[in-house]
Amino acid sequence: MTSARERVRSELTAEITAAARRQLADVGAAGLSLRAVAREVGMVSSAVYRYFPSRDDLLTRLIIDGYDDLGAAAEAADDPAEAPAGRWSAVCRAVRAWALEHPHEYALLYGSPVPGYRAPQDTVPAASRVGGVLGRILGDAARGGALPEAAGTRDPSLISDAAVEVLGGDHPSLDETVRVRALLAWSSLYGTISFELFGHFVGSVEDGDRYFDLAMDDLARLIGL
Amino acid sequence: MTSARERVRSELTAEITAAARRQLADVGAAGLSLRAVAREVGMVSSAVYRYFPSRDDLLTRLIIDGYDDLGAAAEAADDPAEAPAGRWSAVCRAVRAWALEHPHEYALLYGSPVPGYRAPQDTVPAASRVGGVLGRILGDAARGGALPEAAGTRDPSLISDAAVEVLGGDHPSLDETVRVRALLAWSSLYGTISFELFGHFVGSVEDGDRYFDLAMDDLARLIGL
DNA sequence: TCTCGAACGAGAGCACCGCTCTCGTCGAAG
DNA sequence: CTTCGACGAGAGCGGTGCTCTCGTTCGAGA
Repeated sequence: MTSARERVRSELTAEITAAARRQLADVGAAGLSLRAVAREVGMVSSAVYRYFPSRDDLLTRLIIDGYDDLGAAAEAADDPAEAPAGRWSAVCRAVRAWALEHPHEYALLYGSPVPGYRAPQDTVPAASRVGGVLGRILGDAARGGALPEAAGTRDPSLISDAAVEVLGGDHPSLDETVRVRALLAWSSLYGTISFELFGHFVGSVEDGDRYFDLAMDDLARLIGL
Repeated sequence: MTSARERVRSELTAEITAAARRQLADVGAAGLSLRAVAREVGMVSSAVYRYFPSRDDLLTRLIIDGYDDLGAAAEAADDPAEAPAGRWSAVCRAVRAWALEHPHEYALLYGSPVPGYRAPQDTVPAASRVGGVLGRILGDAARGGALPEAAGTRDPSLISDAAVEVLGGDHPSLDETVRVRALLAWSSLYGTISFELFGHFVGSVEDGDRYFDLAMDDLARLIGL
C-alpha cells in the first residue's frame, strides 16, 4: 500500500539523514547545519523542512539511529555461551570500539545534551539496548550460579522496578547492593570512555587499550561476575 | 604600575566574563552568544573583540574559571584530619553538589568538547585541582597505613609518571593495580554525575542522593580506602 | 608640555545560520 | 478529468560570529 510518493518520500528522508550523519561525523553536532545538509542532497534549505520540522528533530533522528547502531554493536558482541566475566569485557570493548569509531556520534549520545533537552520518550527504547545487554549478562550470571548469594535487601525507593527487571529481575543473588554496583559499573563504563574521548585522560593514561581492559576487569569484579 | 587604562581594561574584561557566565548559566554553552554578552554590558559586539579574540576564547576563559571554581569547592570540602574514606565521600559529594548547582558549567567542563577541541595547555592546571585533591587523599591513606600492602608492580607504559606523582607517589601500598582503580574511581565519579545530570538515570535511579552515596562508598572500597 | 601612536568604541558589512511564508507545479485520489 | 494536497524553489526575517574602517581618546616618550 506504499504509493510512489510515499516511497520517494522515505527515500529522500533516508538520504537526508545519511547526509546529516556524514556531516555529524565531520563537524560534530554543534556544527551540523541544516542548510549544508540540504546543499549536499541538492535541495534548497526550506525543502528539508518538509521532512524534518526542525534541526533539533533531525538531531533527534540521529540520536535514535546512533543508539540503535551502538546497541546493535553491543548485542552482536555478546555471546551468551561465554562466561559472564568474558561477556562483560567483550561488550565493554565493543562499546568503546564503537565510540572510538564514531566520536561525534558518541558525544551526541553521551555528552552534553544539545537542544532545550531532547524529548526522551522516543529515544528510550533505542537508548536502553546496551543497558539491556549488560542487564542480561547480570541476570544470566545470577541464574547460572556465578554470583555469590546476596543479603536480599530490596529498597523500592532507590531503584525503579523497571530497572530491577532489566538488571536480571528477582533472584537470591541479586539484591539492592549488587544492583547499585551494576548501575555504577554501567555508568563507569561510559565515564571511562568519555574521559578518554574528551581528553581528560591526556597526561595520565598512556596505554588506553590496556587501561580500559584493566578497568573493566575491576568493574566486573565489583559486580561479582 | 597599573595605569588607569589597564585598570579599566581588566574591569571590563571581568564584566564581560561575568555577563558571559550569567548567560552560560541561563542558556548553556551552545546558546551563548557573544552579541548578547555585548548587549548586556552595553557594548557593541565588535568592541568585545578588543578583549576576547573569539567566542571560543571567551568559552575557554569560562572553562578555566569553572575548573577553578569546582576545584576550590573540592579543596574546601576536604578535611585532612578525617579518615580517608570519609574524605573521599566528602569530596565526591562536593563535586556533585557543585555540578547540580552549575549544570551548564559542568556540561561545559565534562560534556562534549565545544569548539575544534580547545587548547588543553591553559586549562590543565585548573582542571587538575579536583584530581589533585583525590590523589592527596590516596597518598595520605597510603602513608597513614590505611591501605593494604600492594604487590608493587610498576608499568611505566600504562600510567604516566606525572599521574603517578599526583596519585600519592611511591609507596609500598601503591602499585599499578591500585592506581588503575584510583583512575577508574576518578572517572566513575564523573560518569555517575554526568549520567544523573544528562538524564541517563531517568527511569532507573529513583533516589539520586542515596544512590550517589552508595556508589561512592563502593568506589572507596574499590580503591581500598 | 606637546605629540604621536596605540588602544578603544561604534558602525557597517559579509557570510552564514534556523525558520517562515508564498507561489507555481505535479501527482494521485475521487 | 478535476481537484486538492504534497512538494521544491525562492525571498525574506532576525539572528549569529567575525572583519574592517573610522573617529576619538588616552598616555608615554620627546
